[in-house]
Amino acid sequence: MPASSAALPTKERILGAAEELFAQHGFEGASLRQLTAAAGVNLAAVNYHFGSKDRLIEEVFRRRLDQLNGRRMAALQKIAGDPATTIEDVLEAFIAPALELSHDASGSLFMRVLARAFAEHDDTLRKFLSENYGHVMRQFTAEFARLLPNLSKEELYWRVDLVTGALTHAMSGFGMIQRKSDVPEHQHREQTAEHLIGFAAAGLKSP
Amino acid sequence: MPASSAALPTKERILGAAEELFAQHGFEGASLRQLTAAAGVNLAAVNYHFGSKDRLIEEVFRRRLDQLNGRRMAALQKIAGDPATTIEDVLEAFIAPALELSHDASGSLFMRVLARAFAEHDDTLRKFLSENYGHVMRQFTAEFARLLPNLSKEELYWRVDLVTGALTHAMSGFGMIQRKSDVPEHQHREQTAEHLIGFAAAGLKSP
DNA sequence: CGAGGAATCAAACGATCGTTTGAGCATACG
DNA sequence: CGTATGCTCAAACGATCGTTTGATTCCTCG
Repeated sequence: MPASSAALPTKERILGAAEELFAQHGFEGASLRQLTAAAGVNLAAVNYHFGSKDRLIEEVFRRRLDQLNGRRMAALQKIAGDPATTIEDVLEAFIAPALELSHDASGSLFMRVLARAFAEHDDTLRKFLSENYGHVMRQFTAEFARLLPNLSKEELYWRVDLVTGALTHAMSGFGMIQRKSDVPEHQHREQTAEHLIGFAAAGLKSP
Repeated sequence: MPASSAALPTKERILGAAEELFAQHGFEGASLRQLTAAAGVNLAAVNYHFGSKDRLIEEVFRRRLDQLNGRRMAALQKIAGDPATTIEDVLEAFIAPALELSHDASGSLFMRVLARAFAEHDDTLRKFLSENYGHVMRQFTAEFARLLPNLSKEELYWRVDLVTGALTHAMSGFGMIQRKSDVPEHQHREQTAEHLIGFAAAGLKSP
C-alpha cells in the first residue's frame, strides 16, 4: 500500500506521471527524477518495476494502445464488408475510440504523447509501434480500399496518410479541439467527431 | 577560412549540422558535442557565435522560415483578392514553396525539424514562431475565408487546422512523400503537390 | 613589422542524466 | 517465531549535459 495521498499502486502512479511528463517535455526531456517526484515514489522504483526508462516508455504506449486499438478493431469488425457501410462509418470507427480516450484528462495527454512519437524518427520506437499495432492501420486501409475501388493503391495510401496526419495533429490538442467551457462534454465530442469525419471523408472521396 | 574539408564559414556549418541532428534526435536529444563534432568545429564555437543552444535553435528556424514564408507571401500577394483565384491556387501558394525547400536534402530535413517544433509544446518556441511568422497563417486564413464565404469562422478554423496537420505530417517525410528512384525530381514534386492540393481542397470545400 | 581584435582551441566548471547498490522495511508462510 | 519475499529507500556510480574560462592562433590594418 502506498504511503502517499493517491491510493494507486506504485506501478500505475509511475505510468500516470510518465504520460503527463512525456506529453509536456518529450521522452528525452522528461527525467526520471522529475517523473518519480511527480509520482511521489522513489527514484529507483522505475528501474525496479520496469527495468529501464525505455521499457517504461513502451509500457506507456502498450497500456493505452491496447485499449484504443481494441475498441477500433471491435468497431471495424461490426461494419467491415457490409454493403451498407460508408466511408463515414469507417472513419467513425477509427475516430470515436480516440475521442472517448480523450474524454478524461489523462487520456488526452496520451494523444499528445502519440503525436510526439510520430514526430520522433526514433527507429526503436517506430519499430515497436509498427510491430504491435500496424495491423490496425492495415485493416482500416483495406476497408477504405474496398469502399474506394476507383483509387489506385498509391492514391489510396496518400490519402490515408494525409488523414492520419490531420487527425493526429487535431487530436494532440494543437488547435480547435479544446472544449469551450459552455459546451457539455458529450456534445463537444460529437461536434469534434463531425468536423473530423466530414473533413477526412471529403479528402478521401476527392474526385 | 576554415581548416576542415568544407569551405563554409563556421557559423553556417554549425547551422547545417544543427538542422540535421535536430531533425534526427530532437532539440533536447541532440547535444552540442555531437553537433560540433559533426560540423567539425570546436565545442565552444556554438556559444561564441550564437550565445546559447536556445538561440542556435531560433537561428535554425529563422534562416529557413524567412525564405519559406517570404516565398509564400509573395505567391499569395499575386492572387489575393483576385476574383479568378481558386482554393487550389491558394493552396498552391502555400505548398509549392515548401516543396521547393524540400528539393535539396538539407531543406527536407528542416521540414522534419518544423514537425518536431509542432509536437513540442514548448511555450518559448511556440511563442517565437507565433510572433515571427504568425502573420503568414493569418493572411492565408483570410484568403480562405474570402473564398469560402459560407463557412462559419469556427468551421473555417477547424478546416485550416486540419489542413495544416495533414501537410505538416506529409512534408516531414513520414509517409508517401519519398521519391521513388525511377521518378525524376521535378515530376515527383508536381505529383506530390497534386496529391496534397487535391486532398486539402476537397477537405476545405467539404459540403 | 608589430599591435589588436576576431576566432579557435583544450580544459574544466557545476549540474543533471539513467542506472546500480545494499541496507532497511513490510507482509506472508512454514 | 523465524525466515523468505516483495518492495522502498538514501546514496552513490560513471557518463554526459550546456556553459565558461584563459591561453593560443589567425588575420587585418596601421
